[in-house]
Amino acid sequence: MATPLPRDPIADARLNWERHGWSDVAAPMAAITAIMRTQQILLARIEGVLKPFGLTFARYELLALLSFARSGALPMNKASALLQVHPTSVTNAVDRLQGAGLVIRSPHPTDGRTTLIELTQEGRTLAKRATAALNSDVFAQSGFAEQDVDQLIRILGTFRRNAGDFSE
Amino acid sequence: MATPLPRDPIADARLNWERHGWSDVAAPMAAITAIMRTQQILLARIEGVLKPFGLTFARYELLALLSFARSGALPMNKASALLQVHPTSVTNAVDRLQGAGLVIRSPHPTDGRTTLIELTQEGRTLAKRATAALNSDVFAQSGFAEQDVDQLIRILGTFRRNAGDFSE
DNA sequence: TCCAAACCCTTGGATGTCCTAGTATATTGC
DNA sequence: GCAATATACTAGGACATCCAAGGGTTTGGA
Repeated sequence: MATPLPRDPIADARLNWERHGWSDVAAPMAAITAIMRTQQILLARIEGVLKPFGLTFARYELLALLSFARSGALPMNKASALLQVHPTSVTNAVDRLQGAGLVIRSPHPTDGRTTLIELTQEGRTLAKRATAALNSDVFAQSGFAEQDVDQLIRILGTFRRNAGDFSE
Repeated sequence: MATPLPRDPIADARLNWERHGWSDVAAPMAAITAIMRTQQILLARIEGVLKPFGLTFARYELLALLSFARSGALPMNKASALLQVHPTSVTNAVDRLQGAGLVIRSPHPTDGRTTLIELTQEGRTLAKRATAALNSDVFAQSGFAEQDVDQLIRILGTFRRNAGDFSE
């Protein structure tokens, strides 16, 4: 992985698709494969930046979400919905964040089924610092041209809406 | 996740970024987050299609790669490089594919360090069937407009080249 | 020639994701 | 009011990914 390949493996896959008579779906196949690979690259960068803070991307996302909540607290099911991950993934993340003293679980005042996740002061501070690091080391150097960023937001926004992520 | 959210959570995150004075990186943040979420949606679709074949995406990718190799066999390190995943991930995938009788390990004829992965007849057949299913159920209904597919291929291709995936 | 460095693969451990199932609490409908 | 249904969270298991470390094989320079 250290050394670049001589040829683009996804472009090669597309050629293979075309050679096998699947030309009609070769382009979407290439686009989807490229999304998978790009996600992998971005995730690695993000995790690299977060590692010194003792955070993973999953835990960071939860911290960031809480830091934007007016009260600094959210029900777990709400977090699961907003982060669009499985409830058990939230349970897992909260377990670890709580172990690190960054959040605490507290009972919901009126609904006995619900558990609230609340930022500790330490968690709030760490979220701020981690966000600053991501902003400067990842987002400010995304490697996408400005126009392309807009294109991505538009294209993927439409896709996500069609996939049922949101109705708006 | 079953019910669409009333608002786009990524657009909301972008607003939060702007409100906190990080307007300069709000757009790339949104684009990157959208890529992460889109990958998640696509992966779920793909795995759903592959499940009846007893395959995961990781295993399918390896099978497909082998099916396009002229000899039907590849060294493990070559597969690792082309799929751009860690060597241990290939070991893991090969273990399971071999257990299912879809590939076999064989020693490299001249290099004692290297192990070749080879498709069995059964593996070749399954790869064909799985590809046909992905073509019709995922790639042919990607949900991306044709123009957008081209945009994605272009934008992400540039990104991957800059990230060091290939030199071409 | 021969040993150190480089390379290849595997094992073991840490994380994250999802699914299924189980327990507890709310809500709904009769 | 109470049973049936729905909702919320957690426990356990299957997979995948990466990293670190270890053992075997090659290669290359002294």
